Amino acid sequence: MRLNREFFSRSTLEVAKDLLGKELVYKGKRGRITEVEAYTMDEESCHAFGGVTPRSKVMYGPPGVSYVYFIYGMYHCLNFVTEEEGRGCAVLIRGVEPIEGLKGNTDGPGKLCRAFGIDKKDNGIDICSSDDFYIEDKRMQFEYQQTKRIGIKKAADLPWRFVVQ
DNA sequence: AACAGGATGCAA
DNA sequence: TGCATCCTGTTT
Repeated sequence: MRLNREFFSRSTLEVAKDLLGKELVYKGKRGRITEVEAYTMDEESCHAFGGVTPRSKVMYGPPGVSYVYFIYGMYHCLNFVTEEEGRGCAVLIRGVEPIEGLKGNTDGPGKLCRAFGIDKKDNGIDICSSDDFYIEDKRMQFEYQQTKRIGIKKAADLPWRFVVQ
């Protein structure tokens, strides 16, 4: 069963936590989500902080849509939009465990996008209605840890990172 | 093990 | 100008 819009329309923290253990499917490749971070428009490390821009506009759109951005000249990072339309929030996928069709390291937001072949063309895709880009609900049991987010300077103290042990 | 710096494009 | 990164080399 695939995750639907209702799943993504909840609070970003809840969605982030609940994405752990689910299966990310992209063009036949599969990985189990092991690490995520939450970002909301109320907090200054978020790309949507300070309003709508060409880059951040998909974050203000409907939940359950991909937000892919380019960073540091050579990497892409994958997010999924959360909460109700009009709120600029998303969950960053930071790590997956390979299940099928993935080559190379998938630990780290830049590396996992490289392994999946995800880039700017995948920005703004509705993963609740796509046939080759979606998340499958696997009700797995596991322990997870909640920690501070990685690699940011602003709002660095918020414990909005979730990692499977 | 910890740190420094380079590669590199683009949002703001 | 600085970044929601990663890799490689150099110093403890």
